[in-house]
Amino acid sequence: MSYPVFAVTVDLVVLTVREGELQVLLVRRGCEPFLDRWALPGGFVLADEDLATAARRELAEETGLDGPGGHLEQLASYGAPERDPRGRVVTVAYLALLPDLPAPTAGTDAAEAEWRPVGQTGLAFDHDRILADGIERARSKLEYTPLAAAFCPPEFTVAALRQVYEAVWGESIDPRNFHRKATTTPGFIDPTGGATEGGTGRPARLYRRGEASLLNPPLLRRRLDG
Amino acid sequence: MSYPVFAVTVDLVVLTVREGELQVLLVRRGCEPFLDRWALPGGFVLADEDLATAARRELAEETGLDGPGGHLEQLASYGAPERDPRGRVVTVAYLALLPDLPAPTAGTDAAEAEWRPVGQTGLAFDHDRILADGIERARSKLEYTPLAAAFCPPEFTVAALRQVYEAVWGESIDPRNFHRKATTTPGFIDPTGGATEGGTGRPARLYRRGEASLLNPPLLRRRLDG
DNA sequence: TAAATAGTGTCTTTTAGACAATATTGT
DNA sequence: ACAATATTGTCTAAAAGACACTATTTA
Repeated sequence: MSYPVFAVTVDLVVLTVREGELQVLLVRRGCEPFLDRWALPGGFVLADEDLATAARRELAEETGLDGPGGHLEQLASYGAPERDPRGRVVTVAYLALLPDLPAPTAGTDAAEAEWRPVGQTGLAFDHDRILADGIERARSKLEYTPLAAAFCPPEFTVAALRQVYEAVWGESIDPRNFHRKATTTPGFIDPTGGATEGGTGRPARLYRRGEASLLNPPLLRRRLDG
Repeated sequence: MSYPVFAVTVDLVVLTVREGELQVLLVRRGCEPFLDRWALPGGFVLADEDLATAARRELAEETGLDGPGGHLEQLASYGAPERDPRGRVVTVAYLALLPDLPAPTAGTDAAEAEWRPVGQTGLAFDHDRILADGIERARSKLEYTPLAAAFCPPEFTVAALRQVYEAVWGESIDPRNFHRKATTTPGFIDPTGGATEGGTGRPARLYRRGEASLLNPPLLRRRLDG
């Protein structure tokens, strides 16, 4: 049986919350096509490599980190015939949520790597679309899962968790109602016993991510319409 | 730049509600590998074809229908190195939700095609896993979207819609509370003005699918735990 | 008439959302 | 004491869930 030949890549939508806003990791391309244009980090899947393995490898190469505390999941695949001028390339996009890190390490393929606010467009290939899909996935997942904690360091305060929601959803949330919701939803966050110190105001208790995989009931964002 | 060579397929998780239960369309393989084993319908993506186009083409070939009333969305991609003995094959799985149809038309590649209850395992390749992922996606989507109507003919009763939920979730729902929820959630279903006739009991009003893409508030299934 | 299914109303409990009040720190 | 942030409590409105009751058909 004969069939068409493809190349397969993984591309990463790596999101974090920095300076109170949702930001994405972009690299400036160091080779053709789209030389010098901003793009999502990514690369070819190797000959003997699983898709998730390739995604983890690229994440480690581009960010210099693959430690715990973050989250990586498959997002979607994109395979329009003309999406890559080099030929038929299908890309499997992954979504990574990470705590705010010092600074991205430029990988071997990328001339530069930078965090940018997610509003940016004009990316290489069909990466504008992939980025938009990743942002929408992240926004939805915060409603139904405890994944907001993936944007936080291992121990965090309720206020820090709330600021993640505010940054990702782009809307403000009542701190008092959020506190009650976060602390009473089973499996969402667990107290460590510790507290912050040195800041202004009353010290805040520290929490770590709970074991639940689904928030029940969910934490719904306000919708403009159904 | 050199890179590994892949083949790309699409596989379909085609679900419907028949005889009060959730069923999936399976085909008996007519060629190697996994000759005579049950599998999800699917096939290779053609040289100049988009992924979604390939999925729609396979759906039409296998079911003999691509008319309106159903739903087709990308599910996930699977690319473990050993998943296909013929070599490196990445498959992009799609999920289709269809109303109960007369009977599947056997496609050219498949010796037989049959509806089967979704409990079935022992499928070819990694199709057990893909099927499980598709079922879970369908169950989740019924909570947050009006997609249950994709399992119904163009005009349907509230009771028929409720029976879809009961079949997909495998739990019974109070008909009176469901009626209120379905008819008062904006954009869920719209009355056609018609009604059933000929059955026993009071005739039921007919509805068609509403224009909303998201149910707000959602219709949550009962959870055993968070 | 009875049986069957469709649809409405009512009550209770849970949750969201607004927001007052209290608690605990640094200056 | 005052400013700042954390945390708890109170009230109201929306929604879910249990379930009595009414409506409209066929047999």
